Parts: sequence; structure tokens; C-alpha cells
Amino acid sequence: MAANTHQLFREQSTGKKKRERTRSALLDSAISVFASKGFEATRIIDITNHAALANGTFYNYYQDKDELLRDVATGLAVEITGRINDEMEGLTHGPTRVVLATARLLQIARQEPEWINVLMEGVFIVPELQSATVQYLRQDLEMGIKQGHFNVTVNLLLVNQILSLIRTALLLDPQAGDNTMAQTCEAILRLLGSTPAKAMKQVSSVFQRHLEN
Amino acid sequence: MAANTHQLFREQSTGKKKRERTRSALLDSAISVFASKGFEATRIIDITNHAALANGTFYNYYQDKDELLRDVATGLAVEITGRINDEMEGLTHGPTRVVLATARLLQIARQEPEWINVLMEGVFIVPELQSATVQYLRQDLEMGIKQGHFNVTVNLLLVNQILSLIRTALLLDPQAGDNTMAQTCEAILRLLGSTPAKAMKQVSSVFQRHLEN
Amino acid sequence: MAANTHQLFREQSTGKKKRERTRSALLDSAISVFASKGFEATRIIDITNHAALANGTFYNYYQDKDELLRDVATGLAVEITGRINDEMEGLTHGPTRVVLATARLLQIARQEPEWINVLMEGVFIVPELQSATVQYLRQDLEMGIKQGHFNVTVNLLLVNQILSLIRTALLLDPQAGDNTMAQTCEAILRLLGSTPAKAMKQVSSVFQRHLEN
Amino acid sequence: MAANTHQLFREQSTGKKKRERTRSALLDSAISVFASKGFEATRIIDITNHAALANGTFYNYYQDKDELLRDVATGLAVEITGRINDEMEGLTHGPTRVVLATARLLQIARQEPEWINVLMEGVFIVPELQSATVQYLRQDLEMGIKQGHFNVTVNLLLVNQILSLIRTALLLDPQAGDNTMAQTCEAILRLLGSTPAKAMKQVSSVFQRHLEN
DNA sequence: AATGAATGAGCGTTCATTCAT
DNA sequence: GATGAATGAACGCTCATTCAT
Repeated sequence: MAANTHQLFREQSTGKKKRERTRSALLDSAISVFASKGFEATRIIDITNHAALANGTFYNYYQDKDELLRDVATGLAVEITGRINDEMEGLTHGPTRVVLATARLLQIARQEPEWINVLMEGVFIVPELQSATVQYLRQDLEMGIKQGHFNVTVNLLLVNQILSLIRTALLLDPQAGDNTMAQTCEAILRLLGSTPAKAMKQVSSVFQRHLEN
Repeated sequence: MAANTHQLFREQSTGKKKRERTRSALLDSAISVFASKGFEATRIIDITNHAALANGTFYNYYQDKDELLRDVATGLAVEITGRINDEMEGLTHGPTRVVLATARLLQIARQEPEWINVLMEGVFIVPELQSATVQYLRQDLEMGIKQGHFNVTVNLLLVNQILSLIRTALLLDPQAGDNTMAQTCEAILRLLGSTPAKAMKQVSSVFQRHLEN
Repeated sequence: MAANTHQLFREQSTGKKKRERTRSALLDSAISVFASKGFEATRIIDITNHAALANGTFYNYYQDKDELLRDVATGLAVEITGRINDEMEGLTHGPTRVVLATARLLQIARQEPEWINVLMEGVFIVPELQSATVQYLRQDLEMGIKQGHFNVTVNLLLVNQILSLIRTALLLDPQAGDNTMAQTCEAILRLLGSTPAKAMKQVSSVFQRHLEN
Repeated sequence: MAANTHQLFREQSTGKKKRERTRSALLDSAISVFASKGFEATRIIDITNHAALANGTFYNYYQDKDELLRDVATGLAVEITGRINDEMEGLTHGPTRVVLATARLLQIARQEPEWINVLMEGVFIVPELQSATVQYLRQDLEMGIKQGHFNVTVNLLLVNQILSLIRTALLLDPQAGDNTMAQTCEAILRLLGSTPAKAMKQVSSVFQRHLEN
């Protein structure tokens, strides 16, 4: 098992029953292997080997790879949205929320590149994830519109445009450098109707207040 | 063979030697099958069956699926960029070129949804295609900047942001309805620095002048 | 599975773990099939069918036919040289050792014709076997030279000449009748410098003392 | 087509009809390809490619690879035995004939290594060749016996022992250096009953008289 | 619960062979 | 006679899945 890997699920299951611990081992291994070989190219035995389990053990927990990915991706989504939400507790300014959420997501990608890789593959297999994300985003957008900061009508295409800008950043620069992060946030604000000047100001202001570390 | 399928390569090869006609049958079949099952899930025998050929025949023409995809995607790219370029002959206004190219691409997707599907998969396998597209786009962007219409610095992320907006339209609405088309063009102009009002005006003006049919 | 087949490896593995027993089934089947169809003409499925296993099972044990042959031939070599050595324990007369080793090998061929067939094919694929045989032979030759019985200089060609005389006997008369056996032993002694008369006397003396049964 | 190849059959067919010339091209190509890849590993298309012919052309001349090998090997045998016989015209001394035939064969192997490779593969497929060789050899052996030079009874095993000594020389040292040649001739004479001293004398005498160049 | 040996369907690939041109 | 495109049987090999231990 890779030594320097963050073991999200293992941590959550220490002290619990054996069944839960084995399941967590499969989930953590799945993250590593999916991230390094891609979902399609991953074979069941890659995951069980990585978890130091027998191949047959897999089928005590999951019917197939898809079901595992669903579990992994959902767990990751819960973890990530939890982290982001904690940070936005109490923020009521639409643009700030949108910029901050975007920036934090890219920061997490920087710290845990495997998570995001897997999450992005999961989104194609687990439609629920997509719609959950859409719900979060919609709220912030409508908040910004009411406050007069965004000049858009919220629809499915708009939400997906925003998500695709984030996805593009992750694909092009998986470590999400500062430039990538700023350019992506500004692009989203422009898309929502900001002028270039206002977008830039907004972004640097949020970065200074919330991300200075 | 599906009856209602446009047979791009078959048309190009009627009257030519048998070898060329068989190759075209493989290419056309590949478009259909890749589009319906996706590249990864497609088996060689799916393609040869669709073309009413024996499985072994495939290997008289290509070493593997990748090589075929490369050939298909390149052929499609040539066809599509040719069509778009023809229409933009002589246009020197940056924003008009960008809007028109986007709109025409989405129109072609409406007429030939299979083409775009396959082309988008091909872009991940054939890097040359990506960079060719990037070249085209860069020129128009720089034209618009010189003319004072765009407020951006051209970099790889920007170009990919624009492409991702087009891709999002195709994924969400493969038939690319008029609303999708307009919203996508406006989004691109906003990304390039337009105000919402200017973007909308620009788009409707281009649509009226060049797409009224 | 052929009923009258000696099952060398099966005998060695009864009582052991399943993995070992399956491996032995493959080895024994390989001997039978290689011997009857030849190595080249043998298909993986011939071996697994003969062993009443699924084709895929083969790959749980060997990467390819070559690896299996290596295992089979090595096992056979160990068995055969073991038997011959047991019989020569304590013999210090060079010509006697050479004649006896030759005769015993041909006798084993008579009892287990499949073993020798496979071993001879294996020698071309597993160089270690060849050189092991060469080592054995060299020692006996040099013993005979020191004792003044052989008039030769030991080199690679000489060793191979002796081996080729044995091989010729096996090819022409796989059951190695008494005449073949005697003529081969005498030929080897002549090659090593004996006169016809001495060679004949030597051979019949060894046969009487060691092979009368 | 390899430039430095001796083209036995091509030479024999220049000026003849096209059918004959194409057949010769196949035969000459077969020698080269069989010699370099081995008979088993050679595919029909290897031969036709080498002959700059279409694959289908092969079947205008032969039913399969075996038939071609039979033709090639027979042609080579005729050529080689012809050359050796020419040289032995009028020689009536048994040992001299045996030594000379052996030496000349090894010399030809030195000049045309491909011929011998192919011939040796052919012997396993074309039994007639083996028996023809046996006939030649028998005559010389019986001549030597009548003359009191050989102390053997001629049988199939004896003849094959002699052939195997020659084969061993060719396998171990395809270029058949002088030492290999001498040691092989002496081995044959020893096998036929000569003492080491007489064998050596006989060989060097023949070499001096007939091979000094 | 965990194991890991066994399975066999299903794929890619080769290549001798046929046959219309 | 020569061509070379097309064929399809036959093989090697992988891997998800089962199940006795």
C-alpha cells in the first residue's frame, strides 16, 4: 500500500467493526488505483492487491466496479462539500460564496489530487452527484442575483458552464496553481455578468480575506 | 448498416478503387459505432459487423482501434473546419468570427450529431487535432484583441475554457437548440470581456446576418 | 486422461495442497501431449483438456508454453539423472561409467518413451539442461582419460558427438532394443579410441554385470 | 530481395518460360527465408514478399509450405550430391571416399550455409532424401568393408550414426572450421573401426591430396 | 469473513486460403 | 498467370465471477 496516501475512509473506520474496516480499505485503495490507472483500465484485482486482500473478497462488498465507484465518489463528495461548507458558514454575499467555493475546491485538488480525479470520473457514473452539486451552486447563484450582482437567468446550461470551467482548470493544471485559480474565478464572474475590472477586484479581495495562508 | 446515416467517407470514395471503398466503409462504420457505444466500449467486431465485413478485414487497414480513430477524427476535422472556414472567408471582425465559428459548429452538430461525438473522443487520442483547433481559435482571439474588442490575455487555459463551453453545449443539448446556441455564444463573449448587453447585441446581430435560414 | 500413463508429478504431489496437485496435473499432461504431438504443434488447450481443466487455468501457473516446458524438462532431468546416478554410486572405472550411463538412459527410454521425447525437445529450449548433461559427461570422460582408457581431447564437439549417438539410437529405435543399445555403446567407445574388439568386450562385460535382468 | 544471395534456381531457369522463372524465384526465396526464420516460423507471405510476388501467387505453384520445402530440399540435394559425386569420380578407395564426401559436404556448408540449414529441415519432411543419402553412403561403406578397411556390419543405425556426426558438426559450427572438419572425419573412421592413429593419418592424407586450396 | 483456485466467455490477432479482377 | 482484398477458423490471453475451503 502506498505510504504517503491520505486514507480518508480508513481514518473514518478505525475502531469500528472488521467489516467496516475492510470496506474502507477497498475504498481507499480504489481512490489510489482509479486515480493512477483510470476507472476503465482498473481491474478488480488491482484494487484488492493494493488493499492486500484476496480477489474474491471484493464480491463480499460490491457487485461490480461501478458500485464501488459510486460509493467512493459519494464519500468523497460528502467530505469535500463538507469542508467547503464549513468554510462558508455565515457568508451571505453571493459573489464571495461563488469565488470562495471555487477556490477552495481547487485548493483541495492541490492537496488531494487523487480525490478530484476520481470524483470527476464518478460524476459520469453517478448522476446523483451532479445534481447535488447543481443544487449547491443554484442557491449561491440565486443569492447573487437577488443581491443584484449577477446578470443571468439560472438554468441547467449555465450551471454546467460554470462546472466545466472548474473541470477545465483541473484537467489543464491538476495542481491548480495560483494563476489558474484566479483566472478560473474571474472567468466565472465574467460569465455571471461582471465586467473584467470588477471580476478581478472581487477575486483578489476574496483571496486576501479568506485564503491568505 | 443504419439506413439514415450520412456516409461522409463513402461519398468521397465512390468510383475509386476497392481498397479505398472498403477503407471508407470502415471509417463510416466507425463513426456510427463510436458515436453510439463510445470509443472504449467499441469492439473491432462491432465495426466490421456494421460494415458487413469479416473481422480479419479490419487488420488489412489498421493496426488497432486507436489508429482508426485517428483516421476518422482527422477526416472529420478536415471536413468540419473546411465547412466553417468557407463561411468565414473574408470576415475580419474578431467577435463576429468567434461567434460565427461557434454557431456553425453547433449547427453542424445539430445536423450530424455523430460527427461531433466522435470528434470529441478523438481529441483526447489525437493531440494534433487539439492543437490545430487551438491555432484557429488563437488567431481569431488575437484579431479581436487588436481591434479592442476582447479584454484578455491569450493563454492555454483561456482557449480551453472557450472549448469547454462549446463542449458543454454539445453534451447538454446534442441537437444544439437555438437557446443553447445563443447562450453559449454570449458566454464566450462575456468570458472575453464583453458586458452582458454588448454580448447579447453582438450575437443577435451575427445570427441575423449569417444564420437566417 | 490416458490410463496407462505413468504420472511422475502426480505421484510426487499426492497429499499436498491443491495448487501443487493442479500444477502436477499440468506437468503430467504436458509430458503426454508434448510427446504425442510435439512441442510446437501443442496448443495450450490440448494440455488443459488432457488435464480436465479450463483453458484459463493454465495461466494461473505458467506464462506460456515455454515456461511449462522448462518446468517439465527440468523435472524429468532431475528424475532421470537421479536414477542413473544412484546406479553408478561408487563406480570408478571410466569406460564402465560411460557405458552404464548410456545403457541405463536407453533403458529408461524403453520404459518411459514419453520422458525422453520431451526431454530432448526441452534441451533445445532450456540451455541449462544441456550444460548440466555436458558436465556429467565430461567428468566421466576425464576419468577415463586419466586411467588411460580413452584417447581423445575433451571438447564441446566431442561431447556433442556422444550425445548425438545416443539421440540417434532414440530416434531410430525409441524402444531401444538390445542390439541398438549394444551398438550405441560400442560406437561411443570406438569414438573414444577403443578398438572394435576391446569395445565389444567392454560392453558385454558391463551388460552382464549390471544389466542382467 | 537480399543482394548477396546465391540464387541456385534462378540461374537454372534464366531463359526458360515465365512459369519456370517464377517458380525459381519462390524456391530461392524459400531457401533464404527458411534459413533465416526456420521452416515452422516462416509464413507464406514471407516467401512471396521476399520474391516480390503477391501472396496469392504462391498457390499457383504449391499447395502448401510442405510441398515447397520438398521441392527446395530435393533441388538442393541434387545440386549438392552432384557436386560431391563429380569430385569423387574414379575414386575407389573406401576410406578416402567417405572422408572426402564428408569434408566436401562441410565445405559446401561453409560456402552456402543456407543450403544446409534448409536441407536438414527438409530431411524431416521428405523421407526420400534420407533414403537417397543412405544409398550413397552404403555403397562407400561396403566398398571399404570389402577392401578390409572397415570393421562393421552395415545397418540403418550405423548409417544414421554417421549422418548424426555430420549433423552435429553443422549444428555446432555452421561455418565448419578446419578443426571441426578433421575431428568429424576422424570420428567417422573410428566409428568404422579405425584406430585413432590410422584415422588421423588417413584424414590428413586425404586433406593434403584433395583439399589443398 | 476471507481466501484464492478454477472457470469460461469474450476479446484481439494471425494467417492460410479463396476468388473476382 | 498474377494480383491482393476478403475471409473466418483458430489461437493466445485476460479477467470478472463463482464457490469450496
